[in-house]
Amino acid sequence: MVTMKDVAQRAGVSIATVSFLLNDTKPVTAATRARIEQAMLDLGYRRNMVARALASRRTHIIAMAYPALEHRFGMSTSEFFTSAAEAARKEDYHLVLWPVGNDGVELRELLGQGLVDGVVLMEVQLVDPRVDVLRQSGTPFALIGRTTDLDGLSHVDIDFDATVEDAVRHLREHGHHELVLISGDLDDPRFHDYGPWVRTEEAYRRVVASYDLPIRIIPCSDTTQAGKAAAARVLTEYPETTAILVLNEYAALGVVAGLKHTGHDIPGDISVLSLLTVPETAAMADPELTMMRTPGPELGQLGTQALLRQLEGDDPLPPQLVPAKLHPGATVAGPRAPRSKAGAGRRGARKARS
Amino acid sequence: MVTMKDVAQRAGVSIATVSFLLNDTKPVTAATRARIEQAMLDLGYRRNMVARALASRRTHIIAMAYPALEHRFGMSTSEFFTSAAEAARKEDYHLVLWPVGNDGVELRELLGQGLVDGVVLMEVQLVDPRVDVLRQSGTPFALIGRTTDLDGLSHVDIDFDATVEDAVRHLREHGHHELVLISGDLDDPRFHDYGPWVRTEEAYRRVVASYDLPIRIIPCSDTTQAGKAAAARVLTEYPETTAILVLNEYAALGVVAGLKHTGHDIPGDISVLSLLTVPETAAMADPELTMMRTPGPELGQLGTQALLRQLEGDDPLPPQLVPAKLHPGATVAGPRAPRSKAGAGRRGARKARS
DNA sequence: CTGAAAGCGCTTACAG
DNA sequence: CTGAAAGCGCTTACAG
Repeated sequence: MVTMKDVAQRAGVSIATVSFLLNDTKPVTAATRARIEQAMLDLGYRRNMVARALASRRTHIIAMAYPALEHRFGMSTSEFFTSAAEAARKEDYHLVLWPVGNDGVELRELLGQGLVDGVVLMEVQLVDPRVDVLRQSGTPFALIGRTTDLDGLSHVDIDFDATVEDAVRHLREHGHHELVLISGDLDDPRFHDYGPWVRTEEAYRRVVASYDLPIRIIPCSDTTQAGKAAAARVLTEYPETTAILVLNEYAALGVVAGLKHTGHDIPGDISVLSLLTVPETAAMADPELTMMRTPGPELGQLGTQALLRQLEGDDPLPPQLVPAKLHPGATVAGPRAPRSKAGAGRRGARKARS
Repeated sequence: MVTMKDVAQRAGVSIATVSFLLNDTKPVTAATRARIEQAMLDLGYRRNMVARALASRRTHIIAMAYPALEHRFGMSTSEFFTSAAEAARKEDYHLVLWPVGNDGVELRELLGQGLVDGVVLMEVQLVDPRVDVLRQSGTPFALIGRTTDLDGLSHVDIDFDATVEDAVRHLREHGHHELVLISGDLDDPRFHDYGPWVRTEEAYRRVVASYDLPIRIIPCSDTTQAGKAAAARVLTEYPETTAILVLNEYAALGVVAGLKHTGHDIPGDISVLSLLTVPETAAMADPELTMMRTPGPELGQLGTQALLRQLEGDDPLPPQLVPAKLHPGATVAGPRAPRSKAGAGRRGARKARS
């Protein structure tokens, strides 16, 4: 292995000077620089990360911590991982993957090893013991997602309000005012207190109320089969519906399939707009789903950047809320027979949850 | 930070003894052990990985290298990542993610940093410059996938032969002998020389020939839309078909949708068997796909284990070929009107590729 | 602008 | 079974 000592020797300088040049921490004359650079080239020198880490107390490694047990991962998990890894590489950091339990025990264990400069925490819960562990440890960290209690924590998340607003506006612009949300099933223990579902449903209530439309929500779990069943419920409970928003992408596929199966034309009879969806899933529907595209890559990248800003002592990145953006597909069109807004309003929020 | 020195001091021993105990590299008397363990507990000592790495020349970090640019990732990418990360953690290793170009330049760069003890290489190409880089570097590595030239390289891969054999046998047992394979599109530059596609198609030719059945193959790219189109081709070119095997899972969804769209009952009129598929995708079809489940988790885990065996000096893991296992869904049944094998044979391989 | 030297927190011959 | 000491390959005050 070629060491800094070898380079220094060949260039006729001290290893300190080589280090200063490499880190750009002290000025070096052009002549010295040239000699050192030539020596590095000749010898094929590569700076040893481990030694650097030990001496500088900065490893240039960050961790992506994610829930080990829960397997609710949608298709965008690999987007998080890869976009975070690429963002890290760009700043000359490495990303390690840490599967950790939600109780924070493993996380504390891993932090103790002193391997990482900071942590990006995925799938943050509304109340999250891992956040407390991170706080106590003094390790810099950034969240993808949000706890309820968020004072000054560096975080990025989906902008659920803007996403739902844009989605509803899109349907309104097409002339719809008989809307239903096929939401998540918050009674499912796996998703109890699941931030994205809670926040999306809250946003929907707010937005729809602001339009003076009735709040109609059908809970539904995250499967295609459940989506089919939910579509059937919409048809019987709210037959006047002209447009359906679907929270979960797998459910959305089921909604489309179910409606088609019962002889409904999409978007001729009913429009479907899938919230929090990735293109791969949207392309599986027929017709292709109109969707709000989950900003997975952006979140992975921004979460990493937020952490790296802290580590590099740059201006901190303010909390970023990224809306899912509308990607037009072929499941939204104008309603066949528009109804008056007044007529819709009267039907009220009967059967809506809570 | 609590160091080994602190522990040694409190226990009244030298740091060497603490180290021997921790690494179990030399015997320590029960009394000494007890004192040291108590001291570690009292102080909350955690061994520093970085210092250990520098002194021992073993970082206990391995890398998962994957193609940075190509975005052919199916849903099982995160399965690779997470299963590999978990397998690594179990042996007290960390997994870093390395997005690297196919030319091996970035990989060489990263290896030079001396951060990792070994590399698991994903999405191995039939001819792969990254493998040469790894060979030259002297870093231990394991492949997920296979190069053409494989002398003694540690690798794991899907057992395409067994997978296709099982798939065809399953259809035969249901009484089918009018089969078509909707294969990959090897003319697509993204998939040119893509091992899984090449090997699956080869296996299919072999297996079907062994049954004395005609070789009927329709190329198709990896989208639902392409699957629909391919299904239409099957119907016009091989109207006698009673069962279709589909290489790509997204295409399989399109095949099902396309057949249903043209009024065919699945599996009543035609059976569909999806090769190399994950449950999430299978569940999106209606009826749910009968599939050969991609052994993503097994591959990630075995690839990591193969590498760790090398690193730990254990008996090397022999090359592992893991078949995709049959997961019955609802898209395979017996043919409505079985034809004689003789009748099928005569129609031959007209229009089949190459 | 450059260098000598201490030190990061461990492991590992070597000696006893 | 235990210890004193060198060394892993860097960074970083401190001095000049």
